[in-house]
Amino acid sequence: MVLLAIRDDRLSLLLIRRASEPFRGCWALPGGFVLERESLDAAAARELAEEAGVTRVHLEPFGVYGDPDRDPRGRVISVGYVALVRADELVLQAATDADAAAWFPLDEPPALAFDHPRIVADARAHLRDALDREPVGAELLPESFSLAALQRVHEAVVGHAIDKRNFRRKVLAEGLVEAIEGELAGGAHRPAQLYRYAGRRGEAKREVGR
Amino acid sequence: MVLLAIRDDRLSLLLIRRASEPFRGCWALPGGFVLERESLDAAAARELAEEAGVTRVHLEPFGVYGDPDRDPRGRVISVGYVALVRADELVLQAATDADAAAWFPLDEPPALAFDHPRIVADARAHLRDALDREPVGAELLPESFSLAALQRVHEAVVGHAIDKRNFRRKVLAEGLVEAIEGELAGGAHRPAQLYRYAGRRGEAKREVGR
DNA sequence: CCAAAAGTGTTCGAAGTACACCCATGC
DNA sequence: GCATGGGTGTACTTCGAACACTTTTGG
Repeated sequence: MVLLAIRDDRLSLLLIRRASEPFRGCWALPGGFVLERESLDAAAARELAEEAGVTRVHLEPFGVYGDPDRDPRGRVISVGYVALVRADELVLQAATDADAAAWFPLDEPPALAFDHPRIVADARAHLRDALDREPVGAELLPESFSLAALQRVHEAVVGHAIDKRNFRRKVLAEGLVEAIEGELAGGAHRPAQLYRYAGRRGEAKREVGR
Repeated sequence: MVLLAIRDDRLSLLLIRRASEPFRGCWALPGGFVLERESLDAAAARELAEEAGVTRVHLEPFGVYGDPDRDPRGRVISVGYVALVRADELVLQAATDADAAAWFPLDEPPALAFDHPRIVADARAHLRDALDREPVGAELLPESFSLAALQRVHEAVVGHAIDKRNFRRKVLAEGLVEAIEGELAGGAHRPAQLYRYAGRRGEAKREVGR
């Protein structure tokens, strides 16, 4: 599970410090096993609820990892999921030792156990592809947010700076986002207009083929 | 395994007629089980060699299917692979009963067993996305081919007609394809210039799982 | 008044889309 | 000579990229 949330304005990744061999002391992705009568999506949702105490999340599978030697303990086939959660809905559970779990910026992850570096890279690539198909920001930001915050999310996903004017024009033209009453006074500077995701995005969408 | 090849100028799909319950008599995708010490890619390649007698193929995973009720006999988790093979390299093996396997046009598949309709749809969507990232045609067509043949492949994948002039300009501008000596005299009409795929361009290639 | 972030338009090139006619061949 | 598919160019639109200054606030 590649569990992402915005922390301190950065897109960050939850990692678990391994308490036992192999890779003892290394950081690793959270995860777990699928139960006997459980779909993969349900397993991912259950794990997520256990680890992070969240239920309303965007969960999407992006790859399968089945090399027979990827886990020295034996054969494990993993399905990678990206989970986008709102920081304000996040409650790390008691089950997860406080000092055994930590957030890292997605762009600067620490050394990871197993084939997890590759899994993180794949997750990011998947997210990049999904960025202009799905309201990624809606899953990560609170109900109302400034366009600057949304832009930071997009920049973290694509990995480079985006021109402010181009970005604003684009998201507003898409109609995914709309201004709402209220401003966000954040500090020693001009307060920002607040926005929210507009109702269903089916409006401006045209169907192609069948 | 969604095994595709060009048959009679159409992009076609290999299906197996089920000999036993459940879904006896229905058409289904070919496939098999992963061995104990085998990667998923290796399993797919092995199955493909057994079913179709081909080894040089483009094989790519595109999805995982793990609903606990997808197979009434018990829990089966499947990884979907698209395989693109050249018709001239294809040899259906003795292992595959001649009348138990058949090709169907990808656009008009018959009723399928299990959740296979969805898998086929996903494979097609995946292929559509991959179309301008990867030399899909190179895997399906013989060494040399006419641009019209390549265009038919693309049209089958995207599901609608493409303007001839725009298509030719685009593939030639990309430099993926180059004219070679020779023409293809095909019938009661002007013979077509032959082309082949040019040496790899520095295209960023991305895989979905391993 | 200064620092810090918010907000705002125009121009350019690239890429895609629409569209109609002549060409070479076998019969 | 005619039917069949092969081959070619131009205009328009759309999208993304580059680019700099003014505004509002807190300190």
